[in-house]
This record gives sequence, C-alpha cells and structure tokens, in this order.
Amino acid sequence: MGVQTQTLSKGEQTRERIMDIAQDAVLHKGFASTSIDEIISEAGITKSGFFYHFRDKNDLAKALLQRYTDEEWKVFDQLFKQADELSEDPLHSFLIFLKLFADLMGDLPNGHPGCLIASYVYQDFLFSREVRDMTTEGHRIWRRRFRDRLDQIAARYLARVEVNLDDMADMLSAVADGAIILSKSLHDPSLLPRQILQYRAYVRLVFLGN
Amino acid sequence: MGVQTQTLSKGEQTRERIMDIAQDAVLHKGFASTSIDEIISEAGITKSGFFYHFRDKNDLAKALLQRYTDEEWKVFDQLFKQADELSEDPLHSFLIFLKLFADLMGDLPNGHPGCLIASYVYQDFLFSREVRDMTTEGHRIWRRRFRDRLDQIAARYLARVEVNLDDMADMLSAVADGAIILSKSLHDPSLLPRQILQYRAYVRLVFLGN
DNA sequence: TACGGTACTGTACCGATGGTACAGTTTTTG
DNA sequence: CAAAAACTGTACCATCGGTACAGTACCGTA
Repeated sequence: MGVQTQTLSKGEQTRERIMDIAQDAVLHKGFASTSIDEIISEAGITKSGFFYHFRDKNDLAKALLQRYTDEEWKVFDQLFKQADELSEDPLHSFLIFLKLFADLMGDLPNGHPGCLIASYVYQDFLFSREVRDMTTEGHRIWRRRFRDRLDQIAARYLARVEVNLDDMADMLSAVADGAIILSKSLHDPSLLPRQILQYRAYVRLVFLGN
Repeated sequence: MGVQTQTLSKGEQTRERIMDIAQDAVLHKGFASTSIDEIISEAGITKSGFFYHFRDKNDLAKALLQRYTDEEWKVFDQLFKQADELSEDPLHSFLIFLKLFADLMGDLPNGHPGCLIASYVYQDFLFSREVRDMTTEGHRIWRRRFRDRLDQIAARYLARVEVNLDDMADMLSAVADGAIILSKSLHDPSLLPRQILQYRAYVRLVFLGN
C-alpha cells in the first residue's frame, strides 16, 4: 500500500510479506478459507516460520486489522490536511476532502481491493472478542472524525433540512462500504468514486441548497 | 422468514430447514467456515441426508443465494405496490416506498441479519462462476428497478442539481449494504433504517429542494 | 572473532473438516 | 401395496489449524 520510509529488519520484512499475501487472500476468500499452508507457500517460508511471527491465526487476523486501520487513519489525515490547506471554510474543506477522496479511490489501478473491516464484520464469529471490538471501534472513530467536521460546518451554515449529524457522518462510511461491494460485484472500479461524489452532492444540498 | 402458503413435501421441508440453518451460519462466519457437520447436527439429519438434497457445498451456496434474491424481489414488489396505492405521483410514491422500507428494516427484532449477496461478494473466490454471476446480476436488477422509478420522477420533476440517475439508483443499494455492515458492527439495529431515511432526504432535496 | 539473539527450517504428529462413494433402510405418497 | 422419495450407516481420503521441539543459518555488536 504505502511507501516504506524507514528500513525494516529482515523479520519485519517477512512479517509484512506474510500480511500482504494474507490480506489479499482474505479479501477474496474470507478469513477461514485463507489457509496457512497457502500463505507460507506463496511467501516462501515454512509453517514454523509462520508461527514464529504469529501466535495463531487469530493473532494474524488482529495484526491485519490493526495495520489496515492504521493505514486508513494516515490516508484520511493526509486528505483532510490537504483539503484544509485549500480552504479555511469547514464546508468547502469537507467538499474538497470528498473530492480528493473520490479521486484517490478512482486512481486505484484495479479498483478498491475491499474493506477489511467490512470483511471481518461479515465473519464476526470467527474472531476473538478483542478483534470484533476493533471493528466496532474503527467505525466509531470514523463517525467521530466525520461528525467533527460536520459540527464545524453546522456552526457556520444553516442546514436546509433537519438532519442528524451522526447519521450524516455514518452515511459516508455506509456509502463507501456499500459502494466497495457494488464496485466489486459489478466489476466497475469507477462506481466507488462516483458514489462518494453522490454523498458530496448530498452534503452540498443540505448546507448550500445546490 | 416468510409465511408458508403452500404445503411443502417432507423433503422440501428438510431442504428449507437446512437452508435456514446454513444461511444463519453463513452470515455470521462466512461460507467456508460453515461446516456441513454443524448444519446436519443442528438439522438433526446425517451427512448422507445433506448430500441427498445438495450435490455439494457450492450447490448449497447457489440455492441459498437464489432463495435470498427471490425473497428480496418479493419484498420490494410488495413495498412498491403498497407505495403505489398510496400515491400516483412517482416521486411521492418513491418517498413512501423508502419510508416503508426503512420501517420494515427497523421492525426486524434483532436487526438485519446481514445481506447474503454482500457476504458472497467478500468471498467471491469460494464460489463457481455461476454463483458469482448471480451476485452481479442481483445488483444489476436492483439498479434497473430503482432507476426505473427515478426515470419516472425525472420526467415530471426538474432535478435541483445535475445527477446521474444510475448513480442515484446504485446509491440506495450502497447505502443499504453499507448500513447493514455499520448496524452490525456498531450493534445498533436502528442505524439501517436511519440511513435509508438519509437517502430519502437526498432524493427529496434533489427533486423537491427541501 | 566470539557471542547471543533473531529468524528461521525440519520432522513428526493430532483431531476436525469437507467431500466422496455406495449399499441399505425407512417413510411418504399416489 | 408398490414405487418413489427421503433418508441412514459405514468407510475412506486429503487438507487444515495447531502443537512440540530440536536444529541451524545469519547478523549485529562487544
């Protein structure tokens, strides 16, 4: 996903390679049918090597999810920062952010590979309580972040219709998660960015009326 | 799920029971980790009994998906019919439909159990080409049906902003699929109906401006 | 250059699972 | 009551997650 800035030790490199392979497989087959044998064969290591890095499969699941969410926050931080540099106004900054977000999703060469969190939610019984709580917390954080922006907007702009800002914040997560599914199912990578722009149009209509 | 109107033969009853148990498990653990042993033990039959009804596991997957989509069309047919009886105007009929849809989703006692199609999309490599094509086709049909309504609306109402009606149609599927995930993850059954109403607010704003 | 940790490999094993094959038996239905 | 439908019983196989543990190659540091 991202560009490595710091050099990784050999062990860390292998760990990352295992996780890259595993994540790709999990997003296509689900966690349960992603076999350890398959991962190690693709990574060119032995089973002992795998269990050197991860206590068990649930430990791998947890590490994958942690890395995924960390990466997501970084991306959103970056996009919000970029948007804030382009406009001081909270509404316009948010609209710019949404445009940047849509562009980023549209630039993915093979379309979005799938949201790991969503994948986990559809297999929640496979994971430990700890991992399940991580998906919940992930969605809560998204809500809080988007809600924070919407609060700033609502302080300056009068909404054209009565809206619950938590719902409006959640809607971005929902549209994105749902659009990823549709994008994959319909084999249309451009569907995801277009849906983000639909949400953008909604926000615009609510606060600007056009 | 639905009320049985016609009597089922004993074999059909068993088949339905197997599928009920399987669907529940699939939505919580994914298809791969839904074991046949677990299904038959809960259904009170033997493994041979299972394979009397289904050629193999993929055959079960296909039957589950077929039944699920058939049921969905019936529900939407019913809701559209109800809405059409309450208003002749395409926009108001659609808005009523969305309200009825939201209410129905809000009335599910334990929240929405999960969308089987979405679950399949996140495990597409597990299934035969035929089954994967069924998820694609399912989403295409939804698009066509909603798009059809939006076309009728656009013929009478001037949209306040430029919108692509296919995107707008897809957005309902996306919001619903995404909201189901959020609902499950945040353990909040009311999130799904609220998100449907968000979409409703968007449609209203686009065509009515309020 | 010796040392100690890091990062593995190799081998052997276990219980559970998905799936296949097929013969035999009970139950339902026309 | 006979045929078809709806199963049961048994045996078997490869794969999978996981455990246990001994051995080894490499790598930075004192």
